[in-house]
Amino acid sequence: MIKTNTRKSPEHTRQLVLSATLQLFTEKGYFNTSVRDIARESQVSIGSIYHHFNDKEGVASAMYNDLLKRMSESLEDIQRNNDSAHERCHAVIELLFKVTEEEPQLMEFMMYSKHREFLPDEAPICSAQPFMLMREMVAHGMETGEIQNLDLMVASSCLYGGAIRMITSRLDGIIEKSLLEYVESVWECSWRSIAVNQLV
Amino acid sequence: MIKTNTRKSPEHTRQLVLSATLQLFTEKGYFNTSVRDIARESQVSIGSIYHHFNDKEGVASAMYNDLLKRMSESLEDIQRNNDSAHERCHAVIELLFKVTEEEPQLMEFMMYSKHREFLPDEAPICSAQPFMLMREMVAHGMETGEIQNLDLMVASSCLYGGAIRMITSRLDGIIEKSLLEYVESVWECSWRSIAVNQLV
DNA sequence: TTGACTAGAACGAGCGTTCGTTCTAGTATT
DNA sequence: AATACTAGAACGAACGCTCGTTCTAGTCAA
Repeated sequence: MIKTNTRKSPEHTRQLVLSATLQLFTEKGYFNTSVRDIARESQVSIGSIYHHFNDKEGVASAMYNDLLKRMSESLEDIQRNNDSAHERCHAVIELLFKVTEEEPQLMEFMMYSKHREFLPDEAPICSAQPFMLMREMVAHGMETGEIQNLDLMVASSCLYGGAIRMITSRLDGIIEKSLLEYVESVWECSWRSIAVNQLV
Repeated sequence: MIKTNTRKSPEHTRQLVLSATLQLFTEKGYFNTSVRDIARESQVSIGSIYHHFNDKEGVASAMYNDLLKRMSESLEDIQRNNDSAHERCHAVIELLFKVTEEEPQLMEFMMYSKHREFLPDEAPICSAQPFMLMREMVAHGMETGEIQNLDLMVASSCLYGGAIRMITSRLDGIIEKSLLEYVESVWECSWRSIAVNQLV
């Protein structure tokens, strides 16, 4: 045996694998990444990977759920710390932009990866919890009278759609400056699109 | 030899292959579709496929460019037949919704398929011609004073973002009714988000 | 007859996965 | 303190299979 991963903890190994996997999947995609690639990049042996996750799909699935969970936690924080829909939704867009800048790979995976091609049993991303929380905030805004009484899908698509489009453009390299510089102007447009008319 | 594809024309064969491919790619994705699958579905032999397209990527590439071209032509029609940015952009959203309803597979492929995973040399979709035409319409609206003087990316993201989000939701099965029923309400929100203030 | 086209068997590379084994850290026994 | 034992983490060669692609033989229209 040439070298041995001096054992730390199962959790440590899992994290090694997951972070290498995120890196590789966002770089080359699921199908262009082999388990061997993951083993090489994470310095964890193939056998170990199969020991911790059952198969390649298990790795993808674990990673995906990790990311969704982290995202949901952030959104719940926002919900706790803000009362009005106006503040909450603004904070959401700021969060999404910040994550895009700080962890573009994470964002790319969540946005782009059409995970259903390799995780066919997962729900589509927009019925996943983070997006449901985002819609919930919009619904709350309708109740408090901040937001026009529209179809919920229409309202949340219009409110978040602009920001999401900015994110994908940024990830595709079409936008060169940091998204954080655009928060306020995107927010003004997005909010105006569905807010009840105030004095203009 | 058991049977022979009664020979029609090279163009006919190409179309058989491309339409089967669109079907398969949107159904199962590029990587879950083998050349054998395409041959079976299109009733064109493997040899023929390789004769007409050089390789699997060639099939994908031909199809992708076909779709972009058709989309561009529709957008140019819109540009020709409408003068104001207001009319043009409204027509664009209506077009996108209509295509989504009539040819969801086409839309799904263009929207979702992260084509860069298998067409790494193509530009990202949002710098492809259709999206450039869409941005051009927005720029035109700024010149005529219909649209606020915003950063071009911000303005077009906000104008089209809501509609695009509706499309992906529809494709994911989150929206059950035809998008055509939402055209006007989405349009009102989208346009309000970036139009210069008129009397409210 | 020629050359574009069709056909599908054959090929080899690379894949996900398995499995027999080794290694390590911790526990129980003395 | 020394030893024996155990659970499970780590290892990677090997397997079987599927894939994209090639190749040779055959077909048909001009």
